[in-house]
Amino acid sequence: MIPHQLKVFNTLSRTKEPFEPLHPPFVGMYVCGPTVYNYVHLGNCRTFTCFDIIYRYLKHLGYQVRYVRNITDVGHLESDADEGEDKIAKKARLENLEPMEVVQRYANHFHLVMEQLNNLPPSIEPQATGHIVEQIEMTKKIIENGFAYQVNGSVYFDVRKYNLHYQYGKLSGRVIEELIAGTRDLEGQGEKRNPEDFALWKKAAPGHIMRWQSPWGEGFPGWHLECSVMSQKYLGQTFDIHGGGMDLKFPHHECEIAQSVGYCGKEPVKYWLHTNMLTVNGVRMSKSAGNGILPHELFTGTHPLLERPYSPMTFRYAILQTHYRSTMDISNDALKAAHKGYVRVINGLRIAKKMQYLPDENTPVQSKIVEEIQQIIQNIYKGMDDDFNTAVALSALLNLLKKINSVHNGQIKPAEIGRETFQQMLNTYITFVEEVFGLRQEFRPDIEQVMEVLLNVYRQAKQNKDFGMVDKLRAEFRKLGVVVKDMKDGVDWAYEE
RNA sequence: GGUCACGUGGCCGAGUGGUUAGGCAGAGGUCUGCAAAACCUUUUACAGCGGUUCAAAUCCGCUCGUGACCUCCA
Repeated sequence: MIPHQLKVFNTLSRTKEPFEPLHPPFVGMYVCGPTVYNYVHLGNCRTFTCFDIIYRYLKHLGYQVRYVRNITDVGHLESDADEGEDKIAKKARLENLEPMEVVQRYANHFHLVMEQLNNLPPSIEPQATGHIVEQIEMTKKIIENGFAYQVNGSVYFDVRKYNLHYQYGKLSGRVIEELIAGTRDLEGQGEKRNPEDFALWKKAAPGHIMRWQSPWGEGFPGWHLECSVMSQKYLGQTFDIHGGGMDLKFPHHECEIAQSVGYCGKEPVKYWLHTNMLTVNGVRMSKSAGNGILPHELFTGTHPLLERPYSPMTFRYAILQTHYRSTMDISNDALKAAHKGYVRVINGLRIAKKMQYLPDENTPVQSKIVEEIQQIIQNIYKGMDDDFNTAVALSALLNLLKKINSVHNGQIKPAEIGRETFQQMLNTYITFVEEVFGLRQEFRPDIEQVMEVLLNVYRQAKQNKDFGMVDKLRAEFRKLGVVVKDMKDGVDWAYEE
């Protein structure tokens, strides 16, 4: 394993901490996945893409990562009030579908989008409804431990009692007294002893379509509980990384901690990582705000705010240009710039993959250039090691691309940097573009062979100084989105930006 | 109201005590039959006002502005 001083920003401490896994070389990472009652929007996609890059980098460093990302398919209520309806059940009722039909439809869509964005599938993708038994068991234990109580077939977590022994609110920087003061509304609490309590298990009303048998009667598990159960089941009572959007810090993650600690007395997570929000014209993209842009609207350019389509990789590139803890704003200018940058990187990838080292006894090694390249490579790692700062790493990668292009067009001879640096330069570039950043070519790969044939015609025309034909060929290529480039010692081509 | 962020050049977006972020756009150059691409060079910055310091865009204070969370949301 390469020695690296990876640092991660831990929401718990609000500082960057050295990343030291509990059981190296193994790393356990849990990320809160989507509640599949609707299409995921771009804001959701950003978070999952950020964690995909984190997952990829950890693997690149040699860690054996078990990446668990759940699918929530029950328990997520429309509101925290007792009468709040389950989101899945509501959608099922509205569209006249089986709840599992709703789940399947949106889970399929989610997986399709993840694939389009080139996000790797997680190691385990557990669903809440597949872990009802475990959720009942955890609830029983929490009651036994005295941190939950049963009322009319429902079970609630007793936040005030928990807070006598532990600190509820430490993740989101909240003090329970303020929470209590802030929730002093005159509406009936219903069954809860206190408004800040939350449901572990809810009794199913007569018409409720999602219901399971439990020691407290027929009902369904509360939101929050599935993440505690499933993270513990697959990663252990304490694991390394828990991630999610920062909107989940409170109450979701706060409740998760309380449940896990209330269950076994152990802190569930060593490092909490939270991604920042995606905004549209400065306003957070959210389902409730109604400003959500769906992935296919971006990819096809059909959203009213978009001037043209932007591909999945363009969006991924834009994500890479922003640090995960900063807000990211969507705009046409930003996306257009990202598209150009992306094409540049991919054209570089093609070049890097076919570039060959040329030994030359008469050319001395230029140590200054070698040092520059070594420094750039270090900067890529320095960026990623600094809390996964992809913006810094990507800028360094573009500097590396300049060197690659310089070698490609003959301004630097391969022998001037030596075989070792030459290979290291190409390997680093290819590895980071494909494996770590997860950027891939979005064009048809078989075009490569076709281009070779066509370029022979072009070369011939040039040789014959038939410039009329040359210009005509260029124009034809351009129609197909390809530009021909006359190099000093040959002919090459690239995708038009 | 409470808590917490942020305000960087035409646009996006890093950095955070002294040394070029990067991309897009603009300008000049090299290369080229002409181009394109690539490469090289280059213009426009750190909201405002004070303070600390040899030195601040970077730390501190105030002012103005924007946003997030406190309710379901990645």
